Amino acid sequence: MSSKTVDKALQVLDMFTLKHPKWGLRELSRELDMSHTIVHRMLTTLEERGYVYRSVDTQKYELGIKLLELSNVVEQHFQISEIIHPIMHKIASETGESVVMTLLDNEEGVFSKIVESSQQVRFAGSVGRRSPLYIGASHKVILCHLPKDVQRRIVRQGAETHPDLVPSADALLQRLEEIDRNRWAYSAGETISDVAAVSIPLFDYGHKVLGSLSIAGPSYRLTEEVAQEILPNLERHRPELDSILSKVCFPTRRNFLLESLH
Amino acid sequence: MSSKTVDKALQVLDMFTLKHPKWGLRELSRELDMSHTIVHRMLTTLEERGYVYRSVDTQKYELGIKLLELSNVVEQHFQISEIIHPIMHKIASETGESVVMTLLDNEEGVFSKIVESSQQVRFAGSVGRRSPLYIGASHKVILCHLPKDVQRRIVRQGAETHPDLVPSADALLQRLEEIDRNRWAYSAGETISDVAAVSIPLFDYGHKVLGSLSIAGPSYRLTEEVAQEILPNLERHRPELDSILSKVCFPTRRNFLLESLH
DNA sequence: GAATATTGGTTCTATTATCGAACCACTTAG
DNA sequence: CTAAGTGGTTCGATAATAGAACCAATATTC
Repeated sequence: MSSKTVDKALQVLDMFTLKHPKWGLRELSRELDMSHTIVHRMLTTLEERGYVYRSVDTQKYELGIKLLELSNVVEQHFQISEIIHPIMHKIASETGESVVMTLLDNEEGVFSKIVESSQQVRFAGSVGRRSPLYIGASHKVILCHLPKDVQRRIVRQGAETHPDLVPSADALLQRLEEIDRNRWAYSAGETISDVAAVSIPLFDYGHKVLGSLSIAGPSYRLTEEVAQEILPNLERHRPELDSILSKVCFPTRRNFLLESLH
Repeated sequence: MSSKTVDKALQVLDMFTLKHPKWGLRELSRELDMSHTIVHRMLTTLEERGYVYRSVDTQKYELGIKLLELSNVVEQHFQISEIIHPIMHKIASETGESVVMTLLDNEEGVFSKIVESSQQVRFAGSVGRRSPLYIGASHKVILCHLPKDVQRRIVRQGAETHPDLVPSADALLQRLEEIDRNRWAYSAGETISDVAAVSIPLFDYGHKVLGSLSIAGPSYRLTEEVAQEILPNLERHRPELDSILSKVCFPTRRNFLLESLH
């Protein structure tokens, strides 16, 4: 059993996103459909521990410095700065494009690390960005390695909520099978317009998908032909990345996903 | 009034540090002096929302990916990657040493951003590291701009808890006055052995200290003479940094500190 | 290999912390 | 001046929490 009170506090915390990083008390309580009293209590508690603070000039609540601290513990554990970052950097300099690491979390993909290329025109997406698994190469390459039942459910959701991006559920399922066979994916202009990406999946001991590694750049430069040429730059580093991620994966939440089948 | 339940959950979260990033349930409950039932409830709640997960091989709890997401919101808001990072990068390439941004939080200094130099031997400290204000140039340069009462209290604490680092409270207070006059500080081997640093304070609209900016490198290379020479590289960028931080400072927690005086 | 002491996890009820309507004091808009 | 915002507070009915006692499973001990 989980704590309802704490869950509410986390709901509050979850409202602070890139798109909406500042909230007024009443505004937030309306959005969450909670009494402003309780939101106020949650915020003061979070504030006392540095997770949140109230800006004096805007009079609104924002995320606090404490989160930088905690995220660093995660990064360190992930060995991102020590091992993964250098690898991504190497690929970026070899190909001249940005490199993105995506991780599977719950039923979504999260951009967890981005190394930008040095070119003037480059992919400069934002870390922490989270989107459904049916959009973009980096996400589809993950989706196609999940159990068929989950695939179908997510694709169906996609067809319902984003008919513009997923015009046909069946076509997407076929595409996923194709990606599965190839072990890599290419897409252009799906997550962000004018941005294309090539992606390979990353595995846990060679079994389950943990995420993906992608090279991303402007569509006009990163055509499907170019993508195929630079694919080996990604593949080359897969063994290392797999073995690191195997040790520091986030299996539990993925298990939630898998368990949800029965 | 703040929520006791939520506060307990945050206490749990706060236990995951760089030094101790993995916890067993019982181990954690003992350390926190809480019933294991409640710690368990907190952890499951945190787990459901991705703040924490339980590793399958170690059977221990660790911080989850959600925190990367939230920290990115903070970083974005701070405009670290957009504005501050380039400035720090410039200083690093000008001086050939690492550059560190420290922020005042509660009564401690937190390394909030580090740009490493490209030299083989370089300062490569860890972001998120938190230490008392009486240790190191980056922290003392903050401390000396706090109200005299606070200074005295913190220095006294330092003399009690770390007599090795603060042999004489009076000597340190004098040193702080000196730093205050100079508007910069130099230290060697205090926070980390063999590492020296030059620091300047960063202000909120020219009034209150928000943090500091430092150049850090190996003591043998970054002597006090060298430090003085490269000081202008820091000073040059102060106006920009001050104006950015003024807009995105974390005043509330600092106010806690100031209010605690009366 | 039986005994012991861990581990993570669950159940149940007396107790306690939480919730939310109603309430400030203050600012802004009309 | 009124009306409708804002953030913040109070207090009693109520619902969620705490924690002892309980598993089942694994490690450790002898």
